[in-house]
Amino acid sequence: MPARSPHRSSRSAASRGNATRTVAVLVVILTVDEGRLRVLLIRRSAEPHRDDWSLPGGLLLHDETFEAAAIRKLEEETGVAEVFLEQLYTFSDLDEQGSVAVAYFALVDIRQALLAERSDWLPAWFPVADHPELAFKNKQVVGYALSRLRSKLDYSNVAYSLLPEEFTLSQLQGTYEAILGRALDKRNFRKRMTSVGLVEPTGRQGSVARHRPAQLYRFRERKPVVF
Amino acid sequence: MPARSPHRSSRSAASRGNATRTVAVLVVILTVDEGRLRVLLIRRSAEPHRDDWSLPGGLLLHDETFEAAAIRKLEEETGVAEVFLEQLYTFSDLDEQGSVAVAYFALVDIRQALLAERSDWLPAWFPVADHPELAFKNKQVVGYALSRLRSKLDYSNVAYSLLPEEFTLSQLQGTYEAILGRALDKRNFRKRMTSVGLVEPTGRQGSVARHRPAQLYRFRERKPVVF
DNA sequence: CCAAAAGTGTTGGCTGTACACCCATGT
DNA sequence: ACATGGGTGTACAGCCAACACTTTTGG
Repeated sequence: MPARSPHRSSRSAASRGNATRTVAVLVVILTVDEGRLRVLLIRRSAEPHRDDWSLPGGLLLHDETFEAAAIRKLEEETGVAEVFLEQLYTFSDLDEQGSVAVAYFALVDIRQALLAERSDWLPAWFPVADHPELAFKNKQVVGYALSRLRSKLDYSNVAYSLLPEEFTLSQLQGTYEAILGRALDKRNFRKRMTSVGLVEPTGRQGSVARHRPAQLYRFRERKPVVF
Repeated sequence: MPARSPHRSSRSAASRGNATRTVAVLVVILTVDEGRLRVLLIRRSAEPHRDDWSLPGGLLLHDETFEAAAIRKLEEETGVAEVFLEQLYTFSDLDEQGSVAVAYFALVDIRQALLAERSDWLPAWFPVADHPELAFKNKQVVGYALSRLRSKLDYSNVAYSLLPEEFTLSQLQGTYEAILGRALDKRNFRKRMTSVGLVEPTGRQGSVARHRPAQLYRFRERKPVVF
């Protein structure tokens, strides 16, 4: 424990600059469709970056919290609510004006999402692995959401938000495979899902594919749970 | 795939409220000293919550990023830089004015931290498990930092920032125990640390305690790495 | 000589992974 | 009949947790 000399004094209040900024929210909305993980993008109709694709987002309303704004944006674009939504990261350098953007990510069931029908700012789903160039630094944000999702998949039930209430284990496995980008062993997958208590069988059977009827399962919890 | 009717239209720009807010940074600075995990608190000299303890923080300077502001605050309070620092969470409801606060957390080596010497706003270390009431919702923020730290401890090398460059395995174990709040088995701990390649022996020995000299180790990387 | 910390291996249980075949249904 | 997806068990390997004693040094 060296006894060093006293150092820097506290900064004076006089040196403060502009402590107010414009604040916005960004939402990375992900779904799984046709075996691929997809992200919702909109085409910008305003400058800057007019006609570029970008993540949905916008300024906060008066007195609105970030979470409320994220929920509002999600609802505006997809019509769904009550899905998995989590804060991702906060950026203060996405543009050159030092505006503040809080990114969220959300997982939606493609069957329940109805994209907003607008002529401008039209939203569309793109494969995460193969999407167009994005405005600002939105590509980083998508990448961040993807890595967060992949790591959560292992030890949580986030996938509940990507599927209908009842589903077959094959559908669930397909969802996992689309997110992880690799094939999984069927027997090991089923063993783990049931032994960890993530899902439980309903009584019912359903014929999802056009072949043999299959046992339907549901998530034990339809809100975020970690294991 | 039900064909539902078109829904909500895009929100008009006219309904936007104040999209500018005051923005601040909060830093949860943690250390391990005398076998306990401790957090740095300052006593507020200004309203609101005058004389209450709170986390260090403050408004952003002109054009400053959140990360830069967090580093600046950390340096003001402890005199250290180049430590582990990570964004934690962003709040828009800590006070009633809807101001935005981005919380960071940092890990510092108590031997290198020299607290700022001020008569007002004096900083002090408190055990995380037993600290005074805090202003605003700072207690939540500390709790969040703690859980993040605990989960990172397992699969990363964050502890590098809590120890000097060279240390004994017993010191390292003590650090882990302080953070996790429970005793660890010495043999298992050593096995894991070395087998995972987190630390490596230096040639040297040191006599940290007042007894038998011990092998000194160092972290292979002194920046964040995950395993 | 006593107190305090350093150092060192083995075992059992659990978990994750690899791997192949038959069955029911619809076309 | 055949194509498609549903459903099932075992064996091996690696990882983690439990567990106790000897050595060295300083006081």
